[in-house]
Amino acid sequence: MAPSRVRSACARCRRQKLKCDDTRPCQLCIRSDAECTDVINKRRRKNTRAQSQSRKPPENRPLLTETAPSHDPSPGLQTHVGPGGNHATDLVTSQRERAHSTFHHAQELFRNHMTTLRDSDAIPDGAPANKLPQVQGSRIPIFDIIGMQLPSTPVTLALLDAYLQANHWYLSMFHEPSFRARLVTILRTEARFSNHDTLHSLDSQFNLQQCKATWIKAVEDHIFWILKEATLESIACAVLMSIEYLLERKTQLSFTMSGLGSRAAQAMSLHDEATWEPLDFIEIQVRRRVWWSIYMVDVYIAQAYGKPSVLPTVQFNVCEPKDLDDTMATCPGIGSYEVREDGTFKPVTIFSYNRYKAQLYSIADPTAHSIRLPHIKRTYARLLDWEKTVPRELKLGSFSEDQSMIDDPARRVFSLQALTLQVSYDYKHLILFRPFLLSRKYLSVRLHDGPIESQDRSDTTIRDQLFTSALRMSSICRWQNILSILGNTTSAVQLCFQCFTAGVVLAMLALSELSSPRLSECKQGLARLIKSLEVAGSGSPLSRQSVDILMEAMHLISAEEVKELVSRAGKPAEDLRDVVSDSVTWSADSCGASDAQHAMQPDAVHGPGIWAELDLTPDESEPEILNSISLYQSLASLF
DNA sequence: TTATTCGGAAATTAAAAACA
DNA sequence: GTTTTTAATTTCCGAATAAT
Repeated sequence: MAPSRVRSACARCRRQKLKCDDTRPCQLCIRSDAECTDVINKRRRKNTRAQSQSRKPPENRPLLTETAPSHDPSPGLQTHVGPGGNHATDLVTSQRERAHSTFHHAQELFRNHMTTLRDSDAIPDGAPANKLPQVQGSRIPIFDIIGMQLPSTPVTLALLDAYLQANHWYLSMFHEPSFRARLVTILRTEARFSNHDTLHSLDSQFNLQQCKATWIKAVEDHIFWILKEATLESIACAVLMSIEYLLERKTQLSFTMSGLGSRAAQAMSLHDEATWEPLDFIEIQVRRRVWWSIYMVDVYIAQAYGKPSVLPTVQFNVCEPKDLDDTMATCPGIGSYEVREDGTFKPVTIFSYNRYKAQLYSIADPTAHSIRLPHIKRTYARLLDWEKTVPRELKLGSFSEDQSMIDDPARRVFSLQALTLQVSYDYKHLILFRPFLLSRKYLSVRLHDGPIESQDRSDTTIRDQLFTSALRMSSICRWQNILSILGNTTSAVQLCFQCFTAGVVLAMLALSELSSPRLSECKQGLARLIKSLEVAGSGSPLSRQSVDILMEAMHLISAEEVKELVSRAGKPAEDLRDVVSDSVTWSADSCGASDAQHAMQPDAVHGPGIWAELDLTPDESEPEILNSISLYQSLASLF
């Protein structure tokens, strides 16, 4: 008898080698007023046998099989018992292709000599200086840290709820229960420092707009403090600020801020799980969540700007986040299963969206700043494959269009996710083929190599796909109910920009085939996109400006159409679907007229010589196509 | 007086080996 | 397939040490 041991000691008890208990928070943590967090016991599996059988090195793909066993680098005094066998393989596998810093080598140097490296914070990649906030007992008032007071407890909690509702389904960067627990602790201790009079006055006249400005100011004032030590919080902060700046028309800042976040993530080796020290299960999942958030933000913003992104240029090794207790909800009425990266089948939960989105992002990896046509075709094929894996819960078609208010909260989240996922998917197509938008010749390239008979859509051209994707994006207009809910969430910025992109693509396609029967579809699609932007944008500057530009584009199309009709009126009727073979492309035409600076890039890319060669050399010798045209540049050539 | 640190014994458990 | 063995990994005792 005497079952005196607990299944799992909490983090603190474990660290201090104390007797824990099964309650959470445990008695000892309660006594010392400490945070009581759980720890996952990952008993390491040993792979002694397969010494020569080194696992195949992972490709660029981040989707790996299992969590790599971590050999903890930081404490540096792990005793390596056992006859060297497995340790050697471990090192080989984990060291593979990674570039190492000088400091890392220094660590390896001392690794087997039981020496702890101290004071290395001045060395790049060195261990950060002793963390000051670790000091127990001495609590610092919130005001001293962030230069402002938190709103009263009910207001703060209400704000948290609002945030969770609006953003957590879309941008998941923490674990709700632990976050809430920490917040409550802070709020409780904070109550000691703030007098109740101010609390009451704050509560009654709480001004959201004013507070928002104050908060942003507070973050900006402390941004260096926040970034000084790279933590998950600093990355999350960078992500949120990046999005906020996008909303506030500070797009440059947004771009820079996401870069800061990306760098912070790299600084703490968030991109390689193998380097993480042993962490509890929740912490690991949260790290993965944050990693994928910053990764996706980085990729997205880079694509939107047409600039190289910070993160995907390095290989990374982070598994997809698993479900935690805050994301177990499933979609009522549908019960699909999701194939996880370890091959198991699990029910689709509200977190599945993030995994699918992560996969989508890593498919359309813009690692290659310059892309070759075969690569694009391969990426395209993978996109199509990905689409087939999407479960019904995340397909927009599963949700009715006129359901005035989506009753069930989980169902509501799924509908939002389905819509944004579909739009993101179609947007990926647009991004993928964006470099070809300005070339008539390339728009007619077929997307499927090989035998025609086997594939049903085998003669789809780039133009067709662009057209289809953009039109499908415009169809979201039918789900007005979902759109209007989306308008109040973080995803609105992204959605608006994606719609805008679709609009620009449609406009350019329309202008390039004024006499085609598709023209009217293009115009209708544009109209739907404008409508969607109005609904989902809820008056944000981004949506307003997008709407204006797209409106103008429609006028332009109409004007060009009229000109075209007039010019054709006198001539004998000819085949409407004329083959494009002029030496001077449409884009070069209009670029010549517009600003020289903007014209420079497309000209360099679409020089007639290069393009002529392209068709004939579909192999490795094919010239590279620069993928750095931002939407704005495409736009400049439109007018 | 109370809290923290830590060597190391004992307990636990996953994987490997032995057995049926 | 089940049981036993092995070895890695965890809990936490208890003595030393530090903080209050």
